[in-house]
Amino acid sequence: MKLLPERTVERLSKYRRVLQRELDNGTDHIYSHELAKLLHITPVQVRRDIMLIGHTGTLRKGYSIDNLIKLISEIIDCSSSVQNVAIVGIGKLGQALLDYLTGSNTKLNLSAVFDNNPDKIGTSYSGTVCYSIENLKKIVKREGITIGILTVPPEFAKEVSTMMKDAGIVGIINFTPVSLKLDGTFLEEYDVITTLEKVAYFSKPKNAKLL
Amino acid sequence: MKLLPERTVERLSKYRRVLQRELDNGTDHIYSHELAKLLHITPVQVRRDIMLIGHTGTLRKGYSIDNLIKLISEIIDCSSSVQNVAIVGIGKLGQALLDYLTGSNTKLNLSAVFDNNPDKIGTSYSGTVCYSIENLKKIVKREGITIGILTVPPEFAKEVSTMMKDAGIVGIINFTPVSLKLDGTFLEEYDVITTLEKVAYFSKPKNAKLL
DNA sequence: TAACAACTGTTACAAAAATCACATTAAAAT
DNA sequence: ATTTTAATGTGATTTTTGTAACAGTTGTTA
Repeated sequence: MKLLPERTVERLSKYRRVLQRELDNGTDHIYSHELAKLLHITPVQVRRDIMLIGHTGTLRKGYSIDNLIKLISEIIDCSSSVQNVAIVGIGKLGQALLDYLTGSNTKLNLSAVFDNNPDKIGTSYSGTVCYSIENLKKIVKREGITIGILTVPPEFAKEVSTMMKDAGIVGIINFTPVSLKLDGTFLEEYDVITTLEKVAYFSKPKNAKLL
Repeated sequence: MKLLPERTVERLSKYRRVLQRELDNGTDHIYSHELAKLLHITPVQVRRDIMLIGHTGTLRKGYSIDNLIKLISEIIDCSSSVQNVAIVGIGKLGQALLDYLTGSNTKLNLSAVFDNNPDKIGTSYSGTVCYSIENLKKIVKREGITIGILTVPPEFAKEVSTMMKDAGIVGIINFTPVSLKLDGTFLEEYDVITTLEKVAYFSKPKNAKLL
């Protein structure tokens, strides 16, 4: 299949989540406008996304929830090969994200946690043992980890991200405020302060972007 | 001034941060290509953003760092009125974000923290006292809080976000996986699992969006 | 002082994302 | 059976975002 737009992939993740809830409630079909309402978007956008992944609904009956979930899962999880995730830097943020991850029913598998604090190494976090960053390459290779969550202090961000790439990680979410660039790696930056300042700007009366 | 594009505002926040660092290092002017390099973007984009905020550099000398920081601050912080922030739900994620916030030199002022856990109410978190959610409206009005960070468990997301709006909060960052919609409020959603699944999708070999 | 190099500012263009408009069709109502 | 209604699927359009190209200007060098 052709590469999907980023925003579509994001929405697919959300579709799947709410669809699973509907399925658990015993619903078996859903209309585009119903799905749209659950996510506060437009029905057209839902239909277009579904069109893009090649699914087709039934006129006057809507989309089969079961089929849709299966298809989205094939696309995101790639069913064949599980993707293993590591959290690098298990401070407060790392631990908070860990909880989100283990609490959700995503198919991504948290395989390891890394830190350089001797007190943490060897400790178990929500059932996942913490390794020394020194062993990053070894463990990443052994566990077949491909995705990394980077939550180290900013001064280590660059160095550690390079280590992650060299170890074979191909997708990184960077939660440090340090801007990174790694060729051959899909990098997603998330900067809390920037987001907050953006919200501050757009919620000021004169910039009324208040939808 | 005309409303700025969202992406530009995001970049302004990042410009300011790295510019402050340069200033602290004793640099007083910077070229677009230097600033671009620090954030791994293109020089054109930097010049374009700076043009949009009405600043103008000096040919062959670049931009005055000091002036640029001042201008960006006027735009984002609106210097006149400080914007007060509250964190609603002080679990692990809330506490992690609190650290980011108090550790950064943003002009946004963290004024209060809320939770419904009796053990937490009255406790001080990084110098900010935790109030009961029952008193949200009262405290928000008293402290003049306009921005809220929502980090409650998903089952409370909708109810609490409505309370926040009713209390007078006009900008919310929603860290719960529950999609929200509040008229008259600028709402920014951040969904860790969705981001992670997006990274998983784009870092798969066949979807090689590896820049 | 003439030619060149380096950097800004901006217009024109391209790409990505969202929305509109409407053809199509299946079920329900008359 | 015919009309109406309610839904999907998609080409066309608009909006947002990013990039390219280059004119203009200032300092440097020959």
